[in-house]
Amino acid sequence: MKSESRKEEIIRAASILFKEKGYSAVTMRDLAKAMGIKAASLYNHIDSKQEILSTIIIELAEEFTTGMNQIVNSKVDAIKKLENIIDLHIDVTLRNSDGLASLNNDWMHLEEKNLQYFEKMRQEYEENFRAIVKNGVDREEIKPFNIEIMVFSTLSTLRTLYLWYPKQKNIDAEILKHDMISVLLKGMV
Amino acid sequence: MKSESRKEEIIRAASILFKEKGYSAVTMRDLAKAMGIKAASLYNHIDSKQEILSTIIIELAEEFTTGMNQIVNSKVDAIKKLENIIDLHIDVTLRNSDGLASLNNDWMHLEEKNLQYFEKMRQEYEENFRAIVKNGVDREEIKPFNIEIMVFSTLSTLRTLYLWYPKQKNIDAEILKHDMISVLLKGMV
DNA sequence: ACACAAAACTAACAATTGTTAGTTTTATAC
DNA sequence: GTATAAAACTAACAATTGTTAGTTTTGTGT
Repeated sequence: MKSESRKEEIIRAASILFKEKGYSAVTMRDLAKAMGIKAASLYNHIDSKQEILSTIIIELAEEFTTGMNQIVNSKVDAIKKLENIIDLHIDVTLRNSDGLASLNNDWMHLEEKNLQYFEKMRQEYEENFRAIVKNGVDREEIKPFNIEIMVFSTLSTLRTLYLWYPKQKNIDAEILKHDMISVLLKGMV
Repeated sequence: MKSESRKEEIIRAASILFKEKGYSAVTMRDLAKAMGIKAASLYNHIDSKQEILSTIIIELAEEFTTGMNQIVNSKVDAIKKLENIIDLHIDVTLRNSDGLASLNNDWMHLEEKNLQYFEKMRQEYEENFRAIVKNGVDREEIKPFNIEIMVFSTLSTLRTLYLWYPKQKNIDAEILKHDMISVLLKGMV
Protein backbone atom coordinates (compact mmCIF):
# COMPACT_ATOMS: atom_id res chain seq x y z
CA MET A 1 0.00 0.00 0.00
CA LYS A 2 1.18 3.45 -0.87
CA SER A 3 0.82 6.51 1.29
CA GLU A 4 -1.07 8.95 -0.87
CA SER A 5 0.14 11.99 0.99
CA ARG A 6 3.83 11.11 0.69
CA LYS A 7 3.27 10.35 -2.96
CA GLU A 8 1.73 13.76 -3.44
CA GLU A 9 4.70 15.39 -1.78
CA ILE A 10 6.97 13.65 -4.24
CA ILE A 11 4.87 14.73 -7.18
CA ARG A 12 4.85 18.30 -5.95
CA ALA A 13 8.63 18.31 -5.54
CA ALA A 14 9.00 16.73 -8.97
CA SER A 15 6.79 19.40 -10.53
CA ILE A 16 9.13 22.09 -9.27
CA LEU A 17 12.24 20.33 -10.54
CA PHE A 18 10.63 19.52 -13.89
CA LYS A 19 9.71 23.16 -14.24
CA GLU A 20 13.29 24.25 -13.60
CA LYS A 21 15.13 21.81 -15.87
CA GLY A 22 12.62 19.69 -17.74
CA TYR A 23 11.68 16.04 -17.20
CA SER A 24 14.68 14.51 -18.95
CA ALA A 25 17.27 16.57 -17.10
CA VAL A 26 15.92 15.74 -13.65
CA THR A 27 17.26 12.49 -12.22
CA MET A 28 15.65 10.38 -9.56
CA ARG A 29 18.64 11.25 -7.38
CA ASP A 30 17.91 14.95 -7.88
CA LEU A 31 14.34 14.35 -6.82
CA ALA A 32 15.39 12.24 -3.84
CA LYS A 33 17.79 14.95 -2.69
CA ALA A 34 15.01 17.52 -2.89
CA MET A 35 12.93 15.23 -0.67
CA GLY A 36 15.82 14.62 1.73
CA ILE A 37 15.92 10.87 1.10
CA LYS A 38 17.75 8.35 -1.12
CA ALA A 39 16.65 7.61 -4.67
CA ALA A 40 15.68 4.04 -3.95
CA SER A 41 13.31 5.21 -1.20
CA LEU A 42 11.18 7.02 -3.76
CA TYR A 43 10.09 3.64 -5.07
CA ASN A 44 8.23 2.90 -1.84
CA HIS A 45 5.77 5.54 -3.02
CA ILE A 46 5.83 5.64 -6.79
CA ASP A 47 6.17 3.03 -9.50
CA SER A 48 8.42 4.90 -11.88
CA LYS A 49 9.66 8.28 -13.02
CA GLN A 50 7.21 8.00 -15.88
CA GLU A 51 4.30 7.61 -13.45
CA ILE A 52 5.20 10.95 -11.87
CA LEU A 53 5.16 12.70 -15.22
CA SER A 54 1.89 11.17 -16.35
CA THR A 55 0.19 11.94 -13.04
CA ILE A 56 1.18 15.58 -13.29
CA ILE A 57 0.16 16.00 -16.91
CA ILE A 58 -2.97 13.87 -17.16
CA GLU A 59 -4.55 15.37 -14.03
CA LEU A 60 -4.08 18.86 -15.39
CA ALA A 61 -5.24 17.96 -18.87
CA GLU A 62 -8.40 16.46 -17.42
CA GLU A 63 -9.02 19.63 -15.42
CA PHE A 64 -8.87 21.65 -18.61
CA THR A 65 -11.07 19.18 -20.45
CA THR A 66 -13.71 19.23 -17.72
CA GLY A 67 -13.66 23.01 -17.50
CA MET A 68 -13.89 23.44 -21.25
CA ASN A 69 -16.80 21.02 -21.52
CA GLN A 70 -18.76 22.99 -18.96
CA ILE A 71 -18.11 26.20 -20.84
CA VAL A 72 -19.02 24.72 -24.21
CA ASN A 73 -22.33 23.46 -22.87
CA SER A 74 -23.25 26.70 -21.13
CA LYS A 75 -25.86 29.00 -22.67
CA VAL A 76 -23.94 32.26 -22.87
CA ASP A 77 -22.59 34.28 -25.78
CA ALA A 78 -19.17 33.72 -27.32
CA ILE A 79 -17.50 36.59 -25.50
CA LYS A 80 -18.68 35.29 -22.15
CA LYS A 81 -17.38 31.84 -23.06
CA LEU A 82 -13.98 33.28 -23.87
CA GLU A 83 -14.02 35.12 -20.57
CA ASN A 84 -14.78 31.87 -18.79
CA ILE A 85 -11.90 30.16 -20.59
CA ILE A 86 -9.58 32.92 -19.41
CA ASP A 87 -10.87 32.38 -15.88
CA LEU A 88 -10.29 28.65 -16.19
CA HIS A 89 -6.66 29.12 -17.20
CA ILE A 90 -6.00 31.60 -14.43
CA ASP A 91 -7.60 29.32 -11.84
CA VAL A 92 -5.59 26.28 -12.91
CA THR A 93 -2.41 28.36 -13.09
CA LEU A 94 -2.93 29.65 -9.57
CA ARG A 95 -3.49 26.16 -8.26
CA ASN A 96 -0.61 24.39 -10.00
CA SER A 97 1.72 26.58 -12.01
CA ASP A 98 4.62 24.16 -11.58
CA GLY A 99 2.75 21.24 -13.09
CA LEU A 100 1.78 23.33 -16.08
CA ALA A 101 5.43 23.48 -17.09
CA SER A 102 5.40 19.72 -17.63
CA LEU A 103 2.09 19.85 -19.45
CA ASN A 104 3.47 22.47 -21.81
CA ASN A 105 7.01 21.22 -22.34
CA ASP A 106 7.27 17.56 -21.41
CA TRP A 107 4.10 15.97 -22.74
CA MET A 108 6.12 14.37 -25.55
CA HIS A 109 7.87 12.19 -22.98
CA LEU A 110 4.65 10.48 -22.00
CA GLU A 111 4.57 6.82 -22.91
CA GLU A 112 2.38 5.61 -25.79
CA LYS A 113 -0.98 5.20 -24.08
CA ASN A 114 -0.99 8.41 -22.08
CA LEU A 115 0.58 10.29 -24.95
CA GLN A 116 -2.35 9.40 -27.18
CA TYR A 117 -4.83 10.24 -24.44
CA PHE A 118 -3.18 13.59 -23.85
CA GLU A 119 -2.98 14.49 -27.52
CA LYS A 120 -6.63 13.66 -27.98
CA MET A 121 -7.63 15.91 -25.09
CA ARG A 122 -5.44 18.72 -26.34
CA GLN A 123 -6.81 18.48 -29.85
CA GLU A 124 -10.40 18.49 -28.65
CA TYR A 125 -9.65 21.44 -26.41
CA GLU A 126 -8.32 23.43 -29.32
CA GLU A 127 -11.24 22.47 -31.51
CA ASN A 128 -13.70 23.60 -28.86
CA PHE A 129 -11.82 26.86 -28.55
CA ARG A 130 -11.82 27.35 -32.30
CA ALA A 131 -15.54 26.58 -32.56
CA ILE A 132 -16.36 29.19 -29.94
CA VAL A 133 -14.35 31.85 -31.75
CA LYS A 134 -15.82 30.88 -35.10
CA ASN A 135 -19.32 31.02 -33.71
CA GLY A 136 -18.60 34.44 -32.24
CA VAL A 137 -17.41 35.70 -35.59
CA ASP A 138 -20.49 34.28 -37.35
CA ARG A 139 -22.78 36.03 -34.86
CA GLU A 140 -20.74 39.21 -35.30
CA GLU A 141 -19.79 39.28 -31.63
CA ILE A 142 -16.12 38.98 -32.58
CA LYS A 143 -14.29 40.94 -35.26
CA PRO A 144 -13.70 39.03 -38.50
CA PHE A 145 -9.94 38.67 -38.13
CA ASN A 146 -8.15 35.48 -39.09
CA ILE A 147 -9.63 32.83 -36.80
CA GLU A 148 -6.51 30.67 -36.56
CA ILE A 149 -4.48 33.68 -35.49
CA MET A 150 -7.01 34.74 -32.87
CA VAL A 151 -7.12 31.22 -31.45
CA PHE A 152 -3.38 30.82 -31.46
CA SER A 153 -2.71 34.25 -30.02
CA THR A 154 -5.13 33.89 -27.13
CA LEU A 155 -4.22 30.31 -26.34
CA SER A 156 -0.48 30.90 -26.41
CA THR A 157 -0.86 33.70 -23.88
CA LEU A 158 -3.03 31.60 -21.59
CA ARG A 159 -0.70 28.63 -21.86
CA THR A 160 2.30 30.75 -20.91
CA LEU A 161 0.65 32.21 -17.82
CA TYR A 162 2.44 29.64 -15.66
CA LEU A 163 5.77 31.27 -16.46
CA TRP A 164 4.68 34.79 -15.84
CA TYR A 165 2.15 34.86 -13.05
CA PRO A 166 4.33 33.42 -10.25
CA LYS A 167 6.79 36.27 -10.84
CA GLN A 168 4.13 38.96 -10.39
CA LYS A 169 3.98 40.04 -6.78
CA ASN A 170 1.22 42.59 -6.70
CA ILE A 171 -1.46 41.36 -9.05
CA ASP A 172 -4.56 39.96 -7.39
CA ALA A 173 -6.28 37.09 -9.19
CA GLU A 174 -9.53 38.98 -9.73
CA ILE A 175 -7.73 42.01 -11.07
CA LEU A 176 -5.66 39.77 -13.31
CA LYS A 177 -8.79 38.16 -14.72
CA HIS A 178 -10.32 41.54 -15.44
CA ASP A 179 -7.20 42.98 -17.04
CA MET A 180 -6.43 39.85 -19.02
CA ILE A 181 -9.92 39.94 -20.47
CA SER A 182 -9.38 43.55 -21.46
CA VAL A 183 -6.03 42.94 -23.12
CA LEU A 184 -6.91 39.69 -24.85
CA LEU A 185 -10.42 40.56 -25.93
CA LYS A 186 -10.54 44.31 -26.32
CA GLY A 187 -7.05 44.80 -27.65
CA MET A 188 -4.87 47.63 -26.70
CA VAL A 189 -5.23 50.18 -29.48
CA MET B 1 40.39 22.57 -39.16
CA LYS B 2 36.63 22.34 -39.12
CA SER B 3 34.40 22.36 -42.15
CA GLU B 4 31.92 25.10 -41.45
CA SER B 5 29.30 23.74 -43.79
CA ARG B 6 29.31 20.26 -42.23
CA LYS B 7 29.14 21.87 -38.81
CA GLU B 8 26.12 23.85 -39.89
CA GLU B 9 24.43 20.70 -41.13
CA ILE B 10 24.92 19.14 -37.71
CA ILE B 11 23.53 22.19 -35.97
CA ARG B 12 20.51 22.21 -38.24
CA ALA B 13 19.85 18.53 -37.59
CA ALA B 14 20.32 19.10 -33.86
CA SER B 15 17.83 21.99 -33.90
CA ILE B 16 15.17 19.69 -35.28
CA LEU B 17 15.85 16.96 -32.72
CA PHE B 18 16.03 19.47 -29.85
CA LYS B 19 12.69 20.85 -30.94
CA GLU B 20 11.11 17.40 -30.91
CA LYS B 21 12.41 16.12 -27.57
CA GLY B 22 14.40 18.84 -25.88
CA TYR B 23 18.18 19.15 -25.45
CA SER B 24 18.53 16.72 -22.56
CA ALA B 25 16.57 13.92 -24.19
CA VAL B 26 18.57 13.99 -27.42
CA THR B 27 21.75 11.89 -27.31
CA MET B 28 24.79 12.32 -29.49
CA ARG B 29 23.94 8.91 -30.92
CA ASP B 30 20.48 10.16 -31.87
CA LEU B 31 22.07 13.13 -33.61
CA ALA B 32 24.65 10.95 -35.35
CA LYS B 33 21.94 8.62 -36.62
CA ALA B 34 20.04 11.60 -38.01
CA MET B 35 23.21 12.58 -39.85
CA GLY B 36 23.85 9.04 -41.05
CA ILE B 37 27.18 8.73 -39.24
CA LYS B 38 28.57 7.43 -35.93
CA ALA B 39 28.50 9.51 -32.77
CA ALA B 40 32.26 9.81 -32.53
CA SER B 41 32.40 11.29 -36.03
CA LEU B 42 30.43 14.31 -34.87
CA TYR B 43 33.48 15.39 -32.89
CA ASN B 44 35.43 16.02 -36.09
CA HIS B 45 33.12 19.00 -36.53
CA ILE B 46 31.98 20.17 -33.13
CA ASP B 47 33.64 20.41 -29.73
CA SER B 48 30.76 19.26 -27.57
CA LYS B 49 27.02 18.84 -27.28
CA GLN B 50 27.01 22.03 -25.27
CA GLU B 51 28.63 23.94 -28.14
CA ILE B 52 25.74 22.96 -30.41
CA LEU B 53 23.19 24.27 -27.94
CA SER B 54 24.99 27.54 -27.30
CA THR B 55 25.52 28.16 -31.01
CA ILE B 56 21.81 27.72 -31.69
CA ILE B 57 20.65 29.89 -28.81
CA ILE B 58 23.23 32.67 -28.76
CA GLU B 59 22.99 33.33 -32.50
CA LEU B 60 19.23 33.71 -32.26
CA ALA B 61 19.38 35.82 -29.13
CA GLU B 62 21.83 38.16 -30.82
CA GLU B 63 19.52 38.45 -33.82
CA PHE B 64 16.72 39.57 -31.53
CA THR B 65 18.99 41.95 -29.68
CA THR B 66 20.24 43.57 -32.88
CA GLY B 67 16.73 43.86 -34.28
CA MET B 68 15.34 45.33 -31.08
CA ASN B 69 18.14 47.89 -30.84
CA GLN B 70 17.39 49.15 -34.34
CA ILE B 71 13.72 49.49 -33.49
CA VAL B 72 14.37 51.26 -30.21
CA ASN B 73 16.61 53.80 -31.91
CA SER B 74 14.21 54.47 -34.78
CA LYS B 75 12.17 57.67 -34.81
CA VAL B 76 8.65 56.30 -35.18
CA ASP B 77 5.68 56.18 -32.83
CA ALA B 78 5.09 53.40 -30.32
CA ILE B 79 2.55 51.55 -32.46
CA LYS B 80 4.93 51.44 -35.39
CA LYS B 81 7.65 50.14 -33.10
CA LEU B 82 5.39 47.35 -31.91
CA GLU B 83 4.57 46.52 -35.50
CA ASN B 84 8.27 46.31 -36.26
CA ILE B 85 8.80 43.99 -33.30
CA ILE B 86 6.05 41.73 -34.62
CA ASP B 87 7.78 41.75 -38.01
CA LEU B 88 11.08 40.90 -36.36
CA HIS B 89 9.62 37.86 -34.62
CA ILE B 90 7.91 36.63 -37.74
CA ASP B 91 11.08 37.04 -39.81
CA VAL B 92 13.23 35.16 -37.31
CA THR B 93 10.58 32.45 -36.95
CA LEU B 94 10.43 31.94 -40.69
CA ARG B 95 14.19 31.69 -40.92
CA ASN B 96 14.80 29.34 -37.98
CA SER B 97 11.71 28.03 -36.22
CA ASP B 98 13.53 24.89 -35.06
CA GLY B 99 16.24 26.81 -33.25
CA LEU B 100 13.64 28.91 -31.47
CA ALA B 101 12.48 25.82 -29.62
CA SER B 102 15.88 25.61 -27.94
CA LEU B 103 15.93 29.31 -27.22
CA ASN B 104 12.55 29.06 -25.55
CA ASN B 105 12.86 25.76 -23.71
CA ASP B 106 16.50 24.82 -23.31
CA TRP B 107 18.28 28.05 -22.46
CA MET B 108 18.63 26.87 -18.84
CA HIS B 109 21.01 24.16 -20.00
CA LEU B 110 23.54 26.69 -21.22
CA GLU B 111 26.74 26.66 -19.23
CA GLU B 112 27.54 29.49 -16.82
CA LYS B 113 29.08 32.07 -19.16
CA ASN B 114 26.60 31.79 -22.01
CA LEU B 115 23.73 31.45 -19.58
CA GLN B 116 24.57 34.82 -18.07
CA TYR B 117 25.03 36.37 -21.49
CA PHE B 118 21.70 35.00 -22.66
CA GLU B 119 19.82 36.09 -19.55
CA LYS B 120 21.22 39.58 -19.87
CA MET B 121 20.09 39.84 -23.48
CA ARG B 122 16.66 38.50 -22.65
CA GLN B 123 16.21 40.89 -19.76
CA GLU B 124 17.25 43.88 -21.84
CA TYR B 125 14.95 42.79 -24.62
CA GLU B 126 12.00 42.68 -22.26
CA GLU B 127 12.91 46.03 -20.75
CA ASN B 128 13.07 47.61 -24.19
CA PHE B 129 9.70 46.12 -25.02
CA ARG B 130 8.22 47.38 -21.77
CA ALA B 131 9.64 50.88 -22.30
CA ILE B 132 8.07 51.10 -25.74
CA VAL B 133 4.65 50.08 -24.40
CA LYS B 134 4.96 52.44 -21.45
CA ASN B 135 5.92 55.31 -23.72
CA GLY B 136 2.95 54.52 -25.95
CA VAL B 137 0.61 54.64 -22.99
CA ASP B 138 2.09 57.93 -21.77
CA ARG B 139 1.60 59.49 -25.21
CA GLU B 140 -1.93 58.06 -25.28
CA GLU B 141 -1.19 55.99 -28.38
CA ILE B 142 -1.92 52.82 -26.42
CA LYS B 143 -4.87 52.16 -24.12
CA PRO B 144 -4.06 52.44 -20.41
CA PHE B 145 -4.39 48.75 -19.60
CA ASN B 146 -2.02 47.01 -17.22
CA ILE B 147 1.40 47.37 -18.85
CA GLU B 148 2.84 44.13 -17.53
CA ILE B 149 -0.10 42.21 -18.91
CA MET B 150 0.13 43.85 -22.31
CA VAL B 151 3.86 43.11 -22.50
CA PHE B 152 3.46 39.54 -21.33
CA SER B 153 0.50 38.84 -23.55
CA THR B 154 2.12 40.14 -26.72
CA LEU B 155 5.51 38.63 -26.04
CA SER B 156 4.17 35.21 -25.15
CA THR B 157 2.31 35.06 -28.45
CA LEU B 158 5.35 36.14 -30.45
CA ARG B 159 7.59 33.69 -28.61
CA THR B 160 5.26 30.82 -29.35
CA LEU B 161 5.07 31.52 -33.06
CA TYR B 162 7.70 28.86 -33.70
CA LEU B 163 5.27 26.16 -32.59
CA TRP B 164 2.35 27.38 -34.58
CA TYR B 165 3.55 28.87 -37.83
CA PRO B 166 5.23 25.77 -39.31
CA LYS B 167 1.89 23.95 -39.02
CA GLN B 168 0.03 26.59 -41.02
CA LYS B 169 0.05 25.73 -44.69
CA ASN B 170 -1.76 28.54 -46.35
CA ILE B 171 -0.70 31.68 -44.55
CA ASP B 172 1.69 33.94 -46.43
CA ALA B 173 4.25 35.81 -44.35
CA GLU B 174 2.99 39.26 -45.34
CA ILE B 175 -0.60 38.33 -44.61
CA LEU B 176 0.48 36.84 -41.29
CA LYS B 177 2.24 40.06 -40.36
CA HIS B 178 -0.82 42.10 -41.20
CA ASP B 179 -3.26 39.85 -39.36
CA MET B 180 -1.00 39.42 -36.36
CA ILE B 181 -0.76 43.18 -36.03
CA SER B 182 -4.53 43.37 -36.13
CA VAL B 183 -5.11 40.71 -33.52
CA LEU B 184 -2.34 41.73 -31.16
CA LEU B 185 -2.73 45.47 -31.42
CA LYS B 186 -6.34 46.11 -32.31
CA GLY B 187 -7.88 43.30 -30.30
CA MET B 188 -10.71 41.21 -31.49
CA VAL B 189 -13.79 42.72 -29.89
C1' DA C 1 5.62 -4.46 25.24
C1' DC C 2 4.48 -6.24 20.94
C1' DA C 3 2.99 -6.59 16.19
C1' DC C 4 2.72 -4.58 11.87
C1' DA C 5 2.94 -1.36 8.38
C1' DA C 6 5.26 2.65 6.52
C1' DA C 7 9.32 4.52 5.00
C1' DA C 8 13.80 4.78 5.05
C1' DC C 9 18.39 2.53 4.07
C1' DT C 10 22.71 -0.03 1.50
C1' DA C 11 24.34 -2.24 -2.42
C1' DA C 12 24.15 -3.31 -6.74
C1' DC C 13 22.50 -4.16 -11.74
C1' DA C 14 22.45 -3.37 -16.76
C1' DA C 15 22.00 0.15 -19.93
C1' DT C 16 23.10 4.49 -21.61
C1' DT C 17 25.60 8.83 -21.52
C1' DG C 18 29.25 12.28 -23.62
C1' DT C 19 33.61 11.95 -25.05
C1' DT C 20 38.54 10.44 -26.38
C1' DA C 21 42.22 7.92 -28.84
C1' DG C 22 43.83 5.94 -32.62
C1' DT C 23 42.98 4.32 -37.30
C1' DT C 24 41.10 4.01 -41.92
C1' DT C 25 38.62 5.79 -45.83
C1' DT C 26 37.37 9.48 -49.03
C1' DA C 27 38.03 13.54 -51.53
C1' DT C 28 41.07 17.47 -53.31
C1' DA C 29 45.29 19.71 -55.09
C1' DC C 30 49.36 19.70 -57.52
C1' DG D 1 49.93 9.45 -58.50
C1' DT D 2 51.30 10.94 -54.54
C1' DA D 3 50.65 14.10 -50.62
C1' DT D 4 47.38 16.29 -47.60
C1' DA D 5 43.32 17.37 -45.44
C1' DA D 6 38.58 16.14 -44.36
C1' DA D 7 35.57 12.98 -42.51
C1' DA D 8 34.43 8.76 -41.41
C1' DC D 9 35.33 4.53 -38.58
C1' DT D 10 36.13 0.99 -34.25
C1' DA D 11 36.81 0.45 -29.54
C1' DA D 12 36.66 1.89 -25.32
C1' DC D 13 36.44 4.92 -20.95
C1' DA D 14 34.35 6.70 -16.68
C1' DA D 15 30.25 8.54 -15.08
C1' DT D 16 25.47 8.52 -14.65
C1' DT D 17 20.90 6.62 -15.45
C1' DG D 18 16.37 4.27 -13.64
C1' DT D 19 15.41 0.59 -11.03
C1' DT D 20 15.45 -3.78 -7.98
C1' DA D 21 16.41 -6.73 -3.94
C1' DG D 22 16.93 -7.23 0.55
C1' DT D 23 17.38 -5.11 5.10
C1' DT D 24 16.83 -1.88 8.86
C1' DT D 25 14.58 1.94 11.15
C1' DT D 26 10.54 4.61 12.48
C1' DG D 27 5.99 5.24 13.84
C1' DT D 28 1.19 3.61 15.38
C1' DG D 29 -2.43 0.97 17.46
C1' DT D 30 -3.52 -2.29 20.99
